[in-house]
Amino acid sequence: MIIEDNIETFNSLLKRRGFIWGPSPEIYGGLAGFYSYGPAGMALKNNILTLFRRELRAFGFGEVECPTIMPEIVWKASGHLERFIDPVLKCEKCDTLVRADKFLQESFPDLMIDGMSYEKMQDLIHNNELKCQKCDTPFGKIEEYNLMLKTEVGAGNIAYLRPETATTTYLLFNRLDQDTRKQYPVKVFQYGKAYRNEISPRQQVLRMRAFDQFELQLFIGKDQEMDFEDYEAIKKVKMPLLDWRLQEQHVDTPKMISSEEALNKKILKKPAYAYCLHLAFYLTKILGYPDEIIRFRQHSPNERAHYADDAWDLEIKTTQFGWVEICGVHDRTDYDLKRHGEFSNQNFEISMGNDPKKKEIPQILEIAFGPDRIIYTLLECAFTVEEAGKENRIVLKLIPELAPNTLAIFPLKKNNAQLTALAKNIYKSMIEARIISFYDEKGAIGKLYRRQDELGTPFCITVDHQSLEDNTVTLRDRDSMQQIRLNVSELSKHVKTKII
RNA sequence: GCGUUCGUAGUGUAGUGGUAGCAUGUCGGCCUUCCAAGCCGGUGACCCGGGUUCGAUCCCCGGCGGACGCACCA
Repeated sequence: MIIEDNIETFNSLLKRRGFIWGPSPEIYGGLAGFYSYGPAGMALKNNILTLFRRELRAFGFGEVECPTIMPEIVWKASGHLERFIDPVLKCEKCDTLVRADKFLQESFPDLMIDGMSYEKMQDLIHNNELKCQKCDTPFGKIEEYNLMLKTEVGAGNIAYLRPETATTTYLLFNRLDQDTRKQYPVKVFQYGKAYRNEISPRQQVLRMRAFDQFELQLFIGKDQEMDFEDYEAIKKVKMPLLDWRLQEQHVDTPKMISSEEALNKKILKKPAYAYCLHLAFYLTKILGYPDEIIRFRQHSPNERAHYADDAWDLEIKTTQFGWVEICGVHDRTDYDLKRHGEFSNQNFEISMGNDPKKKEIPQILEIAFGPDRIIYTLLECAFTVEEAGKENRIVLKLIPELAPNTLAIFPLKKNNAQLTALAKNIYKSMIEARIISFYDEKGAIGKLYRRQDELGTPFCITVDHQSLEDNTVTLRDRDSMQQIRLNVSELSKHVKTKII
């Protein structure tokens, strides 16, 4: 069979093998920006989450979970209500939609549009008779496009679905401060859904309207940011950094430099922030991405979010969509707690060092992963079509820990009751050893192997006639297709050493 | 959101104003001592709504969805 090594083959694999389905609900034609994960996709996602949770526990992070719906005041305080509502101009004739502020900035490069009130923008448009670029119809009124999904709770209380998990984590600060016994930095993360009403979602799960976030937060003192204990151990580690000044010179390949060097050259400002970049890099690397397709890209000052003092995106190079952000590292300063302190009348000014009189609002450093984007990019870079004998085969070269199945067990032939019985017994014992295993006998042995290759199963066991005599089986490696003979008693130990 | 274009079994496709063919998958059976073998049998589709028509999967209108371009992407 000829299998083409192209993106269409990959996209159909996602559907055929149960990784990603959608837009959901498919039987009703779908709603743009919403996707479902099938069993394989969900298994992969859970394996990623398990790996992350295990690592973060080791790094001293606690996990929290907050409601996905929060009252209006939260989003007033966070700034999202103001900044997530875009002023737009809709042409009455051709329905073209443009961002009012961006459109004005282009029309009047010398004026400071950012921060201008809608009324002033409106006047500017009216007085200068600005027109739609497509059909030359004069623009009318500025309308609001809200990127947050609005809802009502109880009898008419306005609330919004969270556009990020981070803000909901910050609302727990005083609880966390007590809970962690004021040991700074307070390290915490939250995994969960966030919602954004994208104008036109595209690129599959990369820009969904309901998506996952996995966000780490450090609540940290100003002094500690500059003198950060854990920084020492990682300061020599090189990372692929592409700062915004390089980008201005149209450079798009990162430089491998260490945190120490980046701080010396003023590319980075704070050791604690450098540590966050390192942590993001570490968590990305353990998922098995090859080095060449990872880079950190710094936001230029006008690209940054409203809360950020510094921001770097960790990006993965994809075939289908170019560089894709899977993680953003943000220096949110004291912006969030300052605002929530003001709006809630809480006092978040606390002593974070040895001097009880010196009080400050904690700084926040954030590492925000998008698990959906991890899943997509990981699958794309694991996807391989390679020669196998006369034909070729599709292999998902996921690291063993992440594969939906760790082990598959087959009888060499299914019309031999002894072979199938032994294979089923081995399957049972593997399940009992809690190795994620899969039994299959439907098809010739070659087909059984290929099915598992498409799912990324790292190991396949085949029970043959020799097995009936000496209790050994063949263990086949996914990538090399090489087989070794092992005694059944050694199986679980052997497999477990490979998946750690 | 606008423009162009497309929408047929699970997947990939052919085709038609008289309800559809191929490949592959999948299921059952036979066969098979290691990499998508073979044989037999089964399964399964025209995105949704309206219109024109005796009759629409095909033509027209609207919607939904995908791709590409523009805009948007804190």
